[in-house]
Amino acid sequence: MANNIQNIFNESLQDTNLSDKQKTVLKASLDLFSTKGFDSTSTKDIANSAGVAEGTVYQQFKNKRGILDAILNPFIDSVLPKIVLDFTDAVKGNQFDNVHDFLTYVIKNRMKFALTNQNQVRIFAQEIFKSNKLLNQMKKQLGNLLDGPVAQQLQKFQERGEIAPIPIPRLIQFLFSTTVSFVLPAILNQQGNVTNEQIDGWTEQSVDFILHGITL
Amino acid sequence: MANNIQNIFNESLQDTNLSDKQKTVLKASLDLFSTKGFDSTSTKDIANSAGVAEGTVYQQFKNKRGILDAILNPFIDSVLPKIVLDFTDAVKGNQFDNVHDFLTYVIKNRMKFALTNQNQVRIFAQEIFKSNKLLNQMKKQLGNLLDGPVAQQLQKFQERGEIAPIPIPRLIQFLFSTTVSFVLPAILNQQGNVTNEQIDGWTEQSVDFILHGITL
Amino acid sequence: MANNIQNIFNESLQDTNLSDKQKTVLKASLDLFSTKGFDSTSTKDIANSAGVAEGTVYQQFKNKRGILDAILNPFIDSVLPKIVLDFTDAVKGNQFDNVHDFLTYVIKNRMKFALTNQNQVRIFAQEIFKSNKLLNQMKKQLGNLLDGPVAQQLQKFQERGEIAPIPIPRLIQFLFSTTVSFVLPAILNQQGNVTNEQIDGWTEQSVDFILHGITL
Amino acid sequence: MANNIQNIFNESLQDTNLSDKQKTVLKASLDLFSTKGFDSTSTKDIANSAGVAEGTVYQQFKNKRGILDAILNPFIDSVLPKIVLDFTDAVKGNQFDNVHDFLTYVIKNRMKFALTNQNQVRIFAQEIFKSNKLLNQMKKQLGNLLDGPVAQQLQKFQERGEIAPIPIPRLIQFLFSTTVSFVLPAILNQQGNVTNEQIDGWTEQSVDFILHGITL
DNA sequence: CATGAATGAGCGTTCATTCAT
DNA sequence: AATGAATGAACGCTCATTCAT
Repeated sequence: MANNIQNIFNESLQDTNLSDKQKTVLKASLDLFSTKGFDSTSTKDIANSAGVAEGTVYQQFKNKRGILDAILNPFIDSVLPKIVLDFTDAVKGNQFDNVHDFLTYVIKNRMKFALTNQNQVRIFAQEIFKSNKLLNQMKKQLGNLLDGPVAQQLQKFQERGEIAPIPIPRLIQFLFSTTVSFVLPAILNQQGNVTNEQIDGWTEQSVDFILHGITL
Repeated sequence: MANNIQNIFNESLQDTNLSDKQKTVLKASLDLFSTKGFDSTSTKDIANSAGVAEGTVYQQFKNKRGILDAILNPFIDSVLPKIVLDFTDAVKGNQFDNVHDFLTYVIKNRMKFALTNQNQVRIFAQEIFKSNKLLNQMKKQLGNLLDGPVAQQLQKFQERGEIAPIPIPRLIQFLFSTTVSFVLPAILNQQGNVTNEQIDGWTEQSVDFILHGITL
Repeated sequence: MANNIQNIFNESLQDTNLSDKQKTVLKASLDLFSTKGFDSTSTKDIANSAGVAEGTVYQQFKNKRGILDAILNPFIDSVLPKIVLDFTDAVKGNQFDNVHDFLTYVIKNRMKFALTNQNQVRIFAQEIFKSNKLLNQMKKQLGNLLDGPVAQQLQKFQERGEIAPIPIPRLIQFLFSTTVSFVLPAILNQQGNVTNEQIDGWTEQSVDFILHGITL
Repeated sequence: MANNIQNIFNESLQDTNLSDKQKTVLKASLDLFSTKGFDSTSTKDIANSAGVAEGTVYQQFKNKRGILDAILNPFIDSVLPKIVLDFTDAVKGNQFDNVHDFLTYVIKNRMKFALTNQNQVRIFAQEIFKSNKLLNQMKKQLGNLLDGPVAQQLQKFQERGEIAPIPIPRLIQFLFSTTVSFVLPAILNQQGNVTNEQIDGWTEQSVDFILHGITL
């Protein structure tokens, strides 16, 4: 499953009918946008980084914004939902009969996803402050999440009395924020190489905190 | 205290030798940068919003970047530390003899601060992805925080056995992320009017979660 | 009167709040558009010709099209109507009691106008093929002409039996085309220096032809 | 004869060694140049309209200008002269023994030609303002006209005393301008469908005016 | 101090043209 | 012969910055 996640963006790249040069353009843009920001990256920067002429950039992409969309739209429309929906199978095949194992699975999964897609996450984080459209798209996706298998599993645990009767959206908010608190520093520092051991440690600490808080 | 926070930026404004017109420039820039982003705001935008000539902007600020610095530097160098140091007095005058009250105080305090300074926070959040300097400055400030009164108070509770033996930086990370999880959506949505009642509710839920997690 | 015509465009220039540099830009554009055509003239060309920086061009004019409008709009909205309406006074002060004198006056007048404003006419002629808006504006102005003093005077002559009962629009069409047949070659050849003697000769030949045709 | 005129351009097309695709390119260019103008028509527009790849356009035509030349050169070098020279036969076979019939024939003939070739005329009219070469070519052709059968016929009428002793070039100027005054509005309005009845009416009015002017 | 016209480097984008397939 | 991806010069235009008033 972890491998699947890692490949979702690349798969979605292969789905498109972009030439090799165009994919280089997209890769270069991903790098530049994520470090310098969209506005501070010139199309000349992109062309130089990709090793193509500036005109080539516009062969496939309508305009500079189009490159950003080609990066963010799959992220929003395809990658995120895929992640969310993939749980269906995971949950079916993998009967989580205790909260601890379930949280461990979900959190580790998401950490890997975020760290694998660091650049997109950075770009997304920068753009969401400027674009109401992006913000609304994310709200919608989060809404879907609340109807999805994660929410259903959490509810099941609640009904069994294994989780406190906190509203599901709030539960997800806490899961999310705790996860992010480990991942975001790495993303901000652009630490490319986070080991599986680190992720395992972070996951354990997250699950402990989420389950029991900070009191003894 | 709440009032103090609200005024810290304004106070730090008064400390500078900026003319009234220059302050208008700064206020206008604050608004524009926070909504449109630094790059997408032109000096003409600023001049128009501030009701001054474009040249006037350059009377006090060396360049456009200088305006951003004039907004973010006090935030980093003065506002943030002031907040941190103010605790000394607060803690002295206000003996927190249980964890619950302490967390309630700290969290409510910070929520108000973040919401009062929404615009700076928005600008800060956007820029920190692009500027290593900013990132390092924040790391330094967070380092100071770890030597400050909040950390000391937490350690005291730990020594008394009222808090689990989680490393202090990690404790602060959890406090921070939980708080942010309530505040950030409001900031993203640019909800100007968050009531005290809402903040009280958010604080309560945060403290409950931080103390006991999600299990019964 | 002839002097008036000569000055109408310049007057309309003075009415605007254009700086000296901007007027230079307009003059340069007038030259370049009229010889090379609008599309083949670059804003760099204009800036170089005007001796200003390219940015200066955009200080007063929203875009390149705006310069063309600043040249053509007065021509359509102000210069042409002014010419048409000025007849009122001319006719009042100048009782034309025979067709010959009237035509001589009208045709000489228009020839001078067209030759004085050669560049605008050239630009206008090029653009009218591409712009339906321009075409419609001219139709409207020609419509106004048919309600104006020239048409009235012609009708008076018709009622007196001094002119054949040809429909007024057709009469004006013949006046116009005959006049143009003398003026257009000069404009195409960009003959700047057409003498008053030439114009007098052209006028006489035009009036002769219009009155009697080519038969003996 | 009318049919001949209609086909002259097509005939001249057949003379060339253009493939079917290339002819489509030329047709498409004719349409686009005449409506949007040469400069505002991109080679991509042409390729799309013609349903070929952009590279194909350059198979037969050296460059974009080459397409314009392929449209205008036959118009100047072959179509116009052919029209002029065809009179030889026409005049031979058709003895014009009065001015009225001759003018009627000549004018109707030219009106049809201009209306049939509206698009070329539009392109020609736009380009002649920009290209001295084109202007000189036309001057040369008009010079030939003055040595041609029309001029000879007119001179014959003059010698017989049926036409006033106006210089032949001037006579032709009047014929031309009167004809144009009917045809140009239709061309500007891009009225594709001018009926033979309309042309007959226009011709009659033209001839009347040319012969007798506007007096009774 | 404040102004705003002037600047020119640099932006995003277009497009005529080339050339390997 | 036909293609269309690739090119890069040149375009229209923006904008941070300067400076004479």
